[in-house]
Amino acid sequence: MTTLKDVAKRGGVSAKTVSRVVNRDPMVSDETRAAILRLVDELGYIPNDAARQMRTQNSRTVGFLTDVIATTPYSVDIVRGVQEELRAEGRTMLIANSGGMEEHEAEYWRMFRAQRAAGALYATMFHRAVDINAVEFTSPVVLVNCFDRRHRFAAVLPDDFTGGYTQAKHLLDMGHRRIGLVSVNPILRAEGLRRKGIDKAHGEARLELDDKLVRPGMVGNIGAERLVAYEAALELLKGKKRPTAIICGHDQIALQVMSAAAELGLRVPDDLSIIGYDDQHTITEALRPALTTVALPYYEMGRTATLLLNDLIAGRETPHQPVLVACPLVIRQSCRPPK
Amino acid sequence: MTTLKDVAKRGGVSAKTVSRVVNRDPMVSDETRAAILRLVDELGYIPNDAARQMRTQNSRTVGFLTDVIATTPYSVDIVRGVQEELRAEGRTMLIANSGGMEEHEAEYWRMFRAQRAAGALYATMFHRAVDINAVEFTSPVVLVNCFDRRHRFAAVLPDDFTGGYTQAKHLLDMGHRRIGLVSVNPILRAEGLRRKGIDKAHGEARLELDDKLVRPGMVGNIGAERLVAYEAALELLKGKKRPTAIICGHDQIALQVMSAAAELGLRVPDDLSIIGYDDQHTITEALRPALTTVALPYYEMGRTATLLLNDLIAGRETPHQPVLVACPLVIRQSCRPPK
DNA sequence: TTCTGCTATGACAACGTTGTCAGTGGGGCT
DNA sequence: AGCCCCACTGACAACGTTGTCATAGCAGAA
Repeated sequence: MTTLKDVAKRGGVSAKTVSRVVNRDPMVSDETRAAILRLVDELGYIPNDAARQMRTQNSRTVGFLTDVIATTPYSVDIVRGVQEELRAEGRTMLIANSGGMEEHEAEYWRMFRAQRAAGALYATMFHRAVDINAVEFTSPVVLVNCFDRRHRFAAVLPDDFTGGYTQAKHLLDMGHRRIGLVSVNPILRAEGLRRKGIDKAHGEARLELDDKLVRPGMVGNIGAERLVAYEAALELLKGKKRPTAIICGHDQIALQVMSAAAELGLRVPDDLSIIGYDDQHTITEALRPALTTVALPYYEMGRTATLLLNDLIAGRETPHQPVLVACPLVIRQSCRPPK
Repeated sequence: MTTLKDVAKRGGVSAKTVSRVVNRDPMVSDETRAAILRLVDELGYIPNDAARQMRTQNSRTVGFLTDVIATTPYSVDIVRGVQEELRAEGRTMLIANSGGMEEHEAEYWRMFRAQRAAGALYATMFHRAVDINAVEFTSPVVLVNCFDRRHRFAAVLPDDFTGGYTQAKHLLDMGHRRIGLVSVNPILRAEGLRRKGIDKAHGEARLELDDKLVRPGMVGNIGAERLVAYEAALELLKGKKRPTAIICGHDQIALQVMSAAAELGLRVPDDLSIIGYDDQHTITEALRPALTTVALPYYEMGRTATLLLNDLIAGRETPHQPVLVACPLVIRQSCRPPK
């Protein structure tokens, strides 16, 4: 592999001069620069990051550790967002997936440390509390989609409260007065937050969400969740005073609710309006009628978290509170005013 | 950050001895080893990979470059598979996503080279031909889900031919005689391969696929695809001699076909059997009836590709032909014998 | 002319690790 | 006793890069 010295020798200059050219130091005459650049190109010289890192004692790589994020398809958009911002800063991303296993997690923190990563991101599949055990890791860490119980780390979170509010308001504004809720897993923080938002929207319309029309659409502990939205929706829709609209905890739940409606011969959106959450395109855009939903802005969250991490690495001032990212409404065909 | 020398000084030994302990060199007395290990733990010493890499001239990192893989949710399972095998070998993964843009791709190959990655994987969203332009990169490369027109690189591919055969055979074995096909994008290699498999299964049953029952479910160039399966399915199902079963190019297409069936008042699987491809859990497991499908073994492909890469890096013998990974049938509730 | 100040360049060391080779000391053999 | 062998340890250099400092050359000022 070509080194600085190889280029220097061929160019009849010192290694330092080549280094200057490569690092755009202006203290080089134009002729020398041109000659060296030509040689760099000709020999295909690419600086060795390891050597650079050793000498300068600072690394351009950032670690990205996730729990089981790979299994929740659209959250990979976080990765895209992260990447976008890292590229802008010329950083490289070291990625690792713990599969939720503590021992792997420790191993990866160690790896990041061995690589002397300048910082790290820790992202989870669902919005929840975590206990980060990164004793081995001393660079800045930003949490994505989760928060630290002890507030030791910066965090970027979706604004679930406003998201829930948005779902309910969209339906209430259309004139729905009897709305059902098939929620996300009650063990998730998102559940409580969204419910508060839904309640607020109802309050503003001088209504109240009927608790008989509320069911969890997913139950079970992290890693052992079960979808039960189909059965929940059947119950809600078979009741005598069935809702004219159903708010869903996520798009998969909406898919099940739609299946249940089909099973009962109800047409969407004519007989029943359905609104999802997440905006998982594989579902929302493929489904007919296409699903109206509130988007979980994974891409934005990835970007925001990375900007925050950049600030922390650079030692700039950062907010002390978790940063909330808005969840915008995406209107498609699954909602309309009640008959 | 603690270094070898720090540990050595505290332990009253030379740096080399600490190095030996850390690298499990047996040429160290048991007492020394124990003492040093205690110190390593106490000081939280973690060897600097950059320095190691410089000294030993070999890197434990592997690059992973993808096109737009992040947007096709389940293909992230490739990442999981890759990671699993890399972890077993103690390697680290450097990840990058080109978004399909050539200029970014070149940049990332350069980054991998700057990191002196021991090898790289290149994965695409769809099974297709690619032109890899990695002049800058000289370590081994393995392609995943794509193949090189000029056969310069090893590749791991899904066995689409057998997958198509499996889909058709499952329906034919149940007694279906009139089968429709809403296929993947015809520009993909998968399309032709699967069709051949479907035809073979029909041949074995002394039948022929009726071309009037064949429609693409997705059209448009890479990056600008459009789902048209809903409309295609409506056409097929409105025809006078409608099929009793439909083979779908992927699960999203199946979702649209199911929506079309619901629209026409047909019940699945009673009036119509539907079989998908990919096994995207968000769809296949959430849908009611749950979708029978043929799994695209992304996880397996990731693992296989990484094993292949390990072999290449180690200079071991590897197959000259692309390695095919089987696509297993996953039976759920969307297929049954015709009435 | 000599000195000052500036531009352009190079010599050298150091980052943290490990391969090479050269000890050092103790036990067993003749 | 004298020798060798072996287990263990350490000194030193080198990997490729860049920060520090020194120096050479030249233009302009005194």
